[in-house]
Amino acid sequence: MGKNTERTEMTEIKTEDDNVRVRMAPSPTGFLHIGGARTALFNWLFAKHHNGEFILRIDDTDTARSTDESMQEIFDALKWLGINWDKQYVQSERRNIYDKYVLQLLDSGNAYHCYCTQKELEEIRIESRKAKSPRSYDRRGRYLSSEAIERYKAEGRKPNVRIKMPDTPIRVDDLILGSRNIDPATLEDEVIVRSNGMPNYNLTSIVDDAEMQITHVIRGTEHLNNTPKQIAIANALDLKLPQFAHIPLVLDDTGRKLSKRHHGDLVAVNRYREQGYLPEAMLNFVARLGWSYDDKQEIFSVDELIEKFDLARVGKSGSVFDIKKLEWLNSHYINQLDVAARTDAVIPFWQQEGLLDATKERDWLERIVDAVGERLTTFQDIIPQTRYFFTDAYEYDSKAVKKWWGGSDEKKQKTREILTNLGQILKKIPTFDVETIESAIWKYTDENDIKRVAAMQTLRIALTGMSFGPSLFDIVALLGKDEVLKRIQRAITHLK
RNA sequence: GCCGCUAUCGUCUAGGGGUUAGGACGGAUGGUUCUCAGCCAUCAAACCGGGGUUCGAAUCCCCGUAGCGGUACCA
Repeated sequence: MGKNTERTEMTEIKTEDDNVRVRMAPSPTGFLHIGGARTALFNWLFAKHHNGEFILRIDDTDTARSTDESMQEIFDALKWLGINWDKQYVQSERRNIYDKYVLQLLDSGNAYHCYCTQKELEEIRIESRKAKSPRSYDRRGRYLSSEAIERYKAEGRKPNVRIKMPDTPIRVDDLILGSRNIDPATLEDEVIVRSNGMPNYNLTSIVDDAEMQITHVIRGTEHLNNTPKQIAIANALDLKLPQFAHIPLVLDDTGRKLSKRHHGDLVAVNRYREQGYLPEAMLNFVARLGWSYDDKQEIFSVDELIEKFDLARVGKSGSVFDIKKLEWLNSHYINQLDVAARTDAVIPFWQQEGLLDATKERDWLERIVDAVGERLTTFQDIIPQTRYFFTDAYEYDSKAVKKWWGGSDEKKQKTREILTNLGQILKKIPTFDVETIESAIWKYTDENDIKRVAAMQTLRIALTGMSFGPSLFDIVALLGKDEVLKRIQRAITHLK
C-alpha cells in the first residue's frame, strides 16, 4: 500500500439504498471489450444490489473517432449480456449544458484560453521533460497579455480552454483504493474545450456526473489520474462530487491492459456471442475478474451476483483474462441446458454452415444434440463434431487411419474384413435402434475374438472420418441403415 | 523523465500476527467407457526481496525491486 492511503474497512460498502445512481460511460470508438463489459457489469450489479439506477452514457465528444456503428455494437453487446439500462444519454447532444459550465469557469477565472499550436505544445513537452518537470504544459496561457491575444486572434488561431488547477492539495477518496492527497504541483492545466469548440472528457464527465446525480463512479483504474483533475473542475464549479471506485484493470497474459488497439476483436464481447458463448458464462466469468465472494463458490447466477456483489470485495490488483476458465464456465452453462434448448442454440450454427435443409427433422436434430452430450465447450463446436451427420464429404483423418485401419496390407485386409462383416450384420438388423445395433455388434466381436475397441474404431472412422465422438451406436442409429451401409462400402473401396 | 497504482500456486482468488497457506481453472497420473468428452481418485504448484516490530510475520511498518497505468485539443 502506498503512502497517504487509508484502508477501506472490509465491511460492506455502505450506501443509502434507493439513491444509488451509477453510469457506464463508454466512448463509441470500437466494440465493447471484456474490460468494458466488466465495468458495465460492476456498475449494473452495484445498481441492482442497491435498487438504484444504471445509466448508459455515450461519451462521444471525440467526434473524429466516434461512430454510430460502434455505438450500436456496444448496445448489442450489453443487451446480449442482459445488462439493461434505465436511462440513456449521448454527450454530443448535450453541448449547451457543457458550454454553460465552461462559460462559468471562464467568467470566474478558473479557466483560460490557450492559443498554443500543436507544435508549440510539443516543444513545451520536450522542455518540461528535460527539466524533469512533473507537468508537461507550462501554463503560459494563464499569463497572456491582451496584445498577445489580439495578435493570435489576428493570426486566426483558435484557442482551446484550459482549467486552472488549484495550488492546494486535492484529496481523492476511493472506495477501493483508499484515500490520498495529490500534490497540486503535479497537476496539469488540462484542456477542457478543444479549439473546435467541443468540450472533452475531463469536463463533460464530471459535469454529467453531477447533472445526472451520479452517486458512485465505478470505472477502470486507467482513470485514476484523471480523478483529481475532475475533482478540481467540480470544485471550481461548486458541483457535488460522486464517490469514486476505481476497479483494477483486466490484463492479457503478458500482464498488459486489455485494449481494442492491441488485442483486436479477440477481446470483443460480440465475438464471443458469435462463437457460441452463453451470456451467463461471460457474466459469471467477468464478475470473478477482480471480485470474489468467498473461498468456495465459483458459479454464480445473475441473481446471486446481484445479491452478493459488493465493492468491498473487489481487489486492487489487475486480473488476467484466462480463456480456459471462460471455456470451463461456458461448458458448464451449456450442460445446464436441456436438449431442446441446446438444439435451439446450435441450429443457427448448422444453418450458417449450410448443413440444414427441409429434410432435417427437429426430432433427429435433437437426437444428435443428445448424442453429442457434454462435448460442447462452445456452440460453435457443434460443427466439427457433427458435420458428418449431414454430409459424407469428409476426409478420413490420417492419424486415425494409421492407428486403426493400418498401414500394412495385412492390416488393411483385416480392416476390410471387419467392415464387410459389420456391413452384413447391420444390413440384417430388422429394427435399426441403438440396443439392437449394440447387441449385434458385440455379438460379432465377442464371437470372433475381435477386440471391441478395434472394431468400433474401425467403424467409427468409416462413418465419421474421425477417431472420436459420441457413442458409435448412437451414430449408427442416427445415420440410418442406408447411409451406414453406403459409408461402409465407401471405406472398403477406399482401402483397396 | 515525471506522477500514480499494485504485488499469495501458471491463471482467478480465499485467508491475514501462531493454518499441513484453502478453493477453482489449467496441468500431470490412475480408474471407468467403443473413442473423445465427462465423471471419480490422487499429485505437482504460491505468500517479490531485504530490513525492522514481535515470543512468533505471508499478514503490521520501512526501504527496495518488479510489473502495470497515466503522462493527448482520446476516453
